[in-house]
Amino acid sequence: MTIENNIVRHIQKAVSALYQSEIELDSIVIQETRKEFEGQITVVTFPFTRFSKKLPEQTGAEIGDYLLKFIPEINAYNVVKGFLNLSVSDGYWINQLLNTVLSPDFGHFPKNGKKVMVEYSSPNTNKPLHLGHVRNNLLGYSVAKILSANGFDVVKVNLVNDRGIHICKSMLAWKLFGKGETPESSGLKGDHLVGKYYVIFDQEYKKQIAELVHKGETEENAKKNAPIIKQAQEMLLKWESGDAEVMGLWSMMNTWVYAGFEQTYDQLGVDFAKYYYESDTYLLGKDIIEEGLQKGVFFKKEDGSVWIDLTSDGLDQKLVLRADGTSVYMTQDLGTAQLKYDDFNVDQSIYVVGNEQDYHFKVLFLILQKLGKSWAKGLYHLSYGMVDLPSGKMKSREGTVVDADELMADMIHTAKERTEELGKVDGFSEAEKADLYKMIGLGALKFFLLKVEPKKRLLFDPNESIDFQGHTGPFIQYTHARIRSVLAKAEYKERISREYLMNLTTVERELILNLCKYPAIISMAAKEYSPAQIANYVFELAKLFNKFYHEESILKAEDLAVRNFRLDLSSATASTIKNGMDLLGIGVPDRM
RNA sequence: GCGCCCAUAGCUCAGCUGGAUAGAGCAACGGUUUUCUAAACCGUAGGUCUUAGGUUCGAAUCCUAAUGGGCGUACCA
Repeated sequence: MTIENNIVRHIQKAVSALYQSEIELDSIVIQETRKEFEGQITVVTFPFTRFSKKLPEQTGAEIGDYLLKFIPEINAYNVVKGFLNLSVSDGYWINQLLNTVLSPDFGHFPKNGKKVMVEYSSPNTNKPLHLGHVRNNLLGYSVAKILSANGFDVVKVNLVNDRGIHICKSMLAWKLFGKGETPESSGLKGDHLVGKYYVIFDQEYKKQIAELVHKGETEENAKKNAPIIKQAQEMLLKWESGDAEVMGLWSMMNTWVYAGFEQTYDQLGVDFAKYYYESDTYLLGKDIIEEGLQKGVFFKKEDGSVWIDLTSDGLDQKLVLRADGTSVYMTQDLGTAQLKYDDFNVDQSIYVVGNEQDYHFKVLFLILQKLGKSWAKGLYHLSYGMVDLPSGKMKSREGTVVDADELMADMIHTAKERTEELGKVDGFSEAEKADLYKMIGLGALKFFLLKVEPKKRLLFDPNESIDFQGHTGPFIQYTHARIRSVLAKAEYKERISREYLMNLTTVERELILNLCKYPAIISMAAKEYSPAQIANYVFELAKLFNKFYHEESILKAEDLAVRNFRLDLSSATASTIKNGMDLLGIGVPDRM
């Protein structure tokens, strides 16, 4: 039992003994003591005054006396207005460090027997990945790691949107203007090559619209009747009918794209247990439509289209099947949800998808509930904000995107320059240098994206490079390297100090307190699906260590016992940083 | 029009289920290295938490409205 739980229980008893009143455990508020006051744990005593019928100060003192008497670890208290500040003995904190924080399974929760699926990335195959996808990928990967650390069995899946009009646009433009260009012939990465023709299509399309408008067509008609869009639509129909030539072109270009994506995923460090392809799933869901009609959840209009009426839930009427019997997005998502459940039998399923689709998922989940799917309550849309440029939203068609591959390469290059300037790679082999630059460059990028709450939108200014100092990945990586360097000098292997009585300095105590918070942070991060919780925690921890490092000497501590203790404290900090960063998908070096 | 989300220092962001004088980083200014890595540390300055009501012993946090910004509201995905 943690000291906090112990305190809460004793407060309950204290209120009962002192004021003959019963109080709920939940209503007892405990928090960290603010730096300017003495103590580590603070009890808010305002709520107890209605039982004590006394002033907050007096109530606090009475409860303080009670706790002092019954909890041996508490050795002092002070009262400031309605706040009871408790001082816990240094012996307790030292014991926590040695027996809890330094234990091998610290921060790892036992298996909870639950299975969760995380669907993320989910790219379209008509263009390369950009910064928005990077945020998605990092979020999905990190959330999967966090859930796993919390004891879940995690299945990562990628639902690839490999069909549809947008892919046909790239295909058509390549066919018309590509002159047989291939990744091999041009040296272009496959996804970039296909993306190039997506842009070309759009340029040509706009040109044709302009011509038609010039000839007197309305804008709306021009958009509908431009020859190139008609051709793309025809191509889509041919694809759907299985036309051999179109299918051949489609699979060739998709193969290029997949090779490109693999490279990007690999560089980013993300992976998947299974890929789903929309070309396999887009016809699914029709049986669910039938099921819904029979259950009376859906209704059919005169023209044959199928709808659900969600007005009683404060939403609209929503189409689930077209009049011609073909699928819409919702149809296939209903089918795919069922497929994913049938495949893996998961307890929870998380969709990492941008907030522009909030409404879609609200409706999707509601429909599945109305259909009585037992697993519907385990569905969750991890909605995240768009990545904006100073100029506004990124648009692939208009080329105003921050390309994922380029950005990663830039970051690694900057890391190289920085590191060389600082002269920190003496004695590194070329391979070690390359690894280090990648670790730092991507560490900066990943931390930059993950430190922000997923829900919030994120501003990226390509003209201002991502920082390597301050609230950044490299700051934390540096702290880790610093610790490892000290430990290496001491030839530290494993826990070396014993339990003994000593007085902690303020920073030491703060550091231990911070380390003790780690498991709670991990579980909160899982509950909120928020890597940002971990990012900000690890930053605090690193900052605190640097303060400690600056104020106290580790290797040259006056007393051997103190030296050993500080080595243990440093080691515990290093592992916690490493583990926390690992949950973000960020590596930490031993030297930098 | 209707619905959802966001608004905290010049900039980028924290702030747990309501709790003490709202915190970091960057940028600015000043200081710290013969001592374990200065990608660091310390200090100064910077705030009517968008606004107005309400609930409460207590509100950046909860409720209502307004303002500003984003997104959605397709027989697109």
